[in-house]
Amino acid sequence: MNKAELIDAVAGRGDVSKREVTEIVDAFVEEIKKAVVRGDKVAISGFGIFEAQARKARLGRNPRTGETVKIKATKLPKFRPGAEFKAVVSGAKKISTSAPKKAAAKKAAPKKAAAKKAAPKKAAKKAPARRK
Amino acid sequence: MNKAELIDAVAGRGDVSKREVTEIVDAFVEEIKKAVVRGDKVAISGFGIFEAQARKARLGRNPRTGETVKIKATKLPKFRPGAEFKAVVSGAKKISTSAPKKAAAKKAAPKKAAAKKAAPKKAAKKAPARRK
DNA sequence: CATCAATGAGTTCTGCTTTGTTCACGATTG
DNA sequence: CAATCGTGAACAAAGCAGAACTCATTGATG
Repeated sequence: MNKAELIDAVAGRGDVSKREVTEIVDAFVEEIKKAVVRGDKVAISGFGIFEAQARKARLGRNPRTGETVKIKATKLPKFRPGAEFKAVVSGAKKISTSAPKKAAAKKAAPKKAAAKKAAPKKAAKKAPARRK
Repeated sequence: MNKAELIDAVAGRGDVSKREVTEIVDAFVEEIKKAVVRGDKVAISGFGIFEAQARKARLGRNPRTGETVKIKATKLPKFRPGAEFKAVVSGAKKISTSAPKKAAAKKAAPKKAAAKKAAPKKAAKKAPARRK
């Protein structure tokens, strides 16, 4: 899935134009990048945290010549996935879905969300014990 | 920077309501999560790639008792920052900006950013030490 | 603003993974 | 189509993950 497909999917969830989604997504990405460049963490709950991570200088080598080369200290972007994201990827939790209906179901969604909210918590607490 | 602040920043870039930005951002995040759960990679140029990463079972331990415990094989979300994102964070390249809108927002943003920047950093650094 | 939920931090420790170098070539994206 | 990105090679040091569980802090929502 690339950016264009992602934007298709996002636009398909609601009555929004692909152009507008593109602009907002681009702005979103830019703001994350700016914040991380500034040294800020960007925490998006249910998703994860973007932050800068320092890396020390060390020695590497040129794979072609075997020559030892110094790799300078630097800073890199890092993403730490949040618990929710981890849980759905690992299968410990099901991801909330129904993209097409979401717009229509929106009024009903809050109630469901509240119901699910209570349920997963219990499941989450019990699941670790069961895993043993 | 948290989600609300991010959404503020994104909405501040254009004439878009915070509500709409929230919806699109949430959809964006959900679509990424869904794709990763499906086993797809999500590549956003200029930003990076989200994908699932498998982890083998291994032995860990309970830090309290020292008891050896088996950690099951699992799958995790991973983000690989793209070259552009790496370059701006490392300082090898300056981040691109949109001057007109940014200039307008800049007067309001810097004060908040500066204040928060100073506070979170200090708190982050000092807090661990104090706890000890 | 108040409340509740989510997340972070802390503890030990070891095996495994990631990283980065250069550079040519193929793949992908806009 | 042009520009950018990903891949691969060898190799070693840096860095990470994660167990169980409690408490503190932060964030989201109504």
